[in-house]
Amino acid sequence: MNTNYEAYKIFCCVAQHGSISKAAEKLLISQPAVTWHLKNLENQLGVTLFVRTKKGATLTDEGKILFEYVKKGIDNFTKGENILTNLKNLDSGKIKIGASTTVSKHVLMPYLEKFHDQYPNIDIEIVNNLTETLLTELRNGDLDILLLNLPTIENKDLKIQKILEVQDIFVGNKKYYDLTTGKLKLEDLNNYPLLFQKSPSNTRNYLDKYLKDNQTSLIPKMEIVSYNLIMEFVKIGFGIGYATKEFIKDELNAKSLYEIEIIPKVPKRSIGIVTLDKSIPNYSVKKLISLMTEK
Amino acid sequence: MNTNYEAYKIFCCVAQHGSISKAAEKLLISQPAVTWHLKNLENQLGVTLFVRTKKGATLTDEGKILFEYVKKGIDNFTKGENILTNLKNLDSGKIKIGASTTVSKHVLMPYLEKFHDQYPNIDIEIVNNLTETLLTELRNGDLDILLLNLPTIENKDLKIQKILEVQDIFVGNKKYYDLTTGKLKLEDLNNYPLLFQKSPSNTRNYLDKYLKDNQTSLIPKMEIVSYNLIMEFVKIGFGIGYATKEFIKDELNAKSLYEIEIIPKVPKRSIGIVTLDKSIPNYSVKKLISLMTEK
DNA sequence: GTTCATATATAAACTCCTTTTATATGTAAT
DNA sequence: ATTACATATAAAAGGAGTTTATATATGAAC
Repeated sequence: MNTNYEAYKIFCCVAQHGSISKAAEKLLISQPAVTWHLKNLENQLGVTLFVRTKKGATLTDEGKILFEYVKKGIDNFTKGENILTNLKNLDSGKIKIGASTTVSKHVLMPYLEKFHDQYPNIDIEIVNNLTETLLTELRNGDLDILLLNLPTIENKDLKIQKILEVQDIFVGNKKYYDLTTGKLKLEDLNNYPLLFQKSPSNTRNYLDKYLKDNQTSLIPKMEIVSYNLIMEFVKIGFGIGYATKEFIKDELNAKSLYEIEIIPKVPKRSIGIVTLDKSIPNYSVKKLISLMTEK
Repeated sequence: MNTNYEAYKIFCCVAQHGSISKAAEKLLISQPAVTWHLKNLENQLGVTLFVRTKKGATLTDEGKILFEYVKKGIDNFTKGENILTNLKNLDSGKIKIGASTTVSKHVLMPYLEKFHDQYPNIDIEIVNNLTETLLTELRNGDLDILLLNLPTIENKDLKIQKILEVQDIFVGNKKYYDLTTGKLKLEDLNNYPLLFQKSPSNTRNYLDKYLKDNQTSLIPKMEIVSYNLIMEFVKIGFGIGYATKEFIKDELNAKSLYEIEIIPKVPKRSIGIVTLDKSIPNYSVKKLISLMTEK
């Protein structure tokens, strides 16, 4: 049975108003148009739906039964539409973000604070993991957006928007204060205990590439997975660590960490938003991205 | 938001097939028509519903959410349509019949037996009550159809179809055998104990009218509400009762009751189907009526 | 009873929504 | 490079749906 669903809109309106004329008024069409649709629907279904009297139109037994279901159906349509409206207005929605813990803390959080302030009803889920894992989850559609240290594997199915440049530096605590005055050469670092992040890690990769580009090899005394833990060890004087300057501003100001300038400087790197190129982000995601990329 | 519900049919089909072309095939329309509808729907909703790739079309986040509701909506439409089909095929349905106990037993039952045999899934409800009460319930829409002794108050909002003529007679048990040979005059009945139904009752009204038309007054010895009970009293010799010949065929054959012929005979009366004139009976009711009126 | 107001039905003409045809574009696979 | 496939676009064609005008029937009011 291939009924015209538009006709159900009219059927429902007539049923609720008990009148063809009133329904026509409500629907902003002429009374004969309503009559026409009803007759057409009745023919399609092979059932008389209304008893037409001069007082109006009332449902037959079969009409009453059909109405129950049509009403529910239309309510579903309407509910779906209302939810879409909410999503558009950012009155509801969900964003799943992938990022490293470091980036989450130092880059993502400030944006999310602002975003959540403006759109408190949007659910936000943050997944911390290795870059490779996050990319897989993004491609599976389990994540909407990643915030990563660039350059990442520039795959053509990804869309990348830089939002921030950061400077990697070497740091020590006050025990290494002497080193902060003059400029050390890279290979000189081998004279000190070094605390590096353990591979695999985006940051460690970047460090290794920088060393290789300068034909230098540094032997770390300790390799630790957690970037935060390294900073804690450095703070209590275990040695020299590798950090992102922008992420340890507080410690530098508080002089619990000191920058040890090295020649040549580590090239700046970027942090950016990674999304699937062809996907169409939902309204919440779009808004967050525009918030992070504006200006 | 005034969306075109026909477009939802197409939206749903594309979502389920993950392809505009395949949906076009299924829907027996051209691919550009589907493309057109989707774009139109997206404009109406102000939301992108599909990610179009060269591999097909997949739902966006918003599309997925809308689909949930649209699917449910369409399922309701379909369910309603299927139930209508069942009703048309008499695979389901309900009939509410009003009748006196006597008519129920002697007239309705044989028809219902046949009807139920053919359409075992139709629910049947029988309401026994006074004619006046039944008429009220019919007018309220609580009953679909009445089976009544005619003439009933011929109101213009009622449709009446005769299905049977019956003959009222006077009866006694074998004690009154003598009376069955010769023909009694009406007023002679006053010489015997009479058992009549108590007013108000359709049958008693008819009897009273008959008496009045013959300028006769009969004084009953007993007035009982239940027709059946009267027959029981008559059978054990309490006196002469007033009955419908067709309804006591068995007793007459078994000689537990004898007809006492009276001059003038009670005029024949009819039993008929009473429905609301302007109502449109449902499929089950239509079928039952046609079964009762055929031939 | 007659008139007025109201509700639905019908017919014909018209509008524009919907569909088709034809073509273009871009991607994946062979 | 070529073929196959999926969607997009434009213009033309067709018909579904709408309106206008009119008819019919009923209930209400006087």
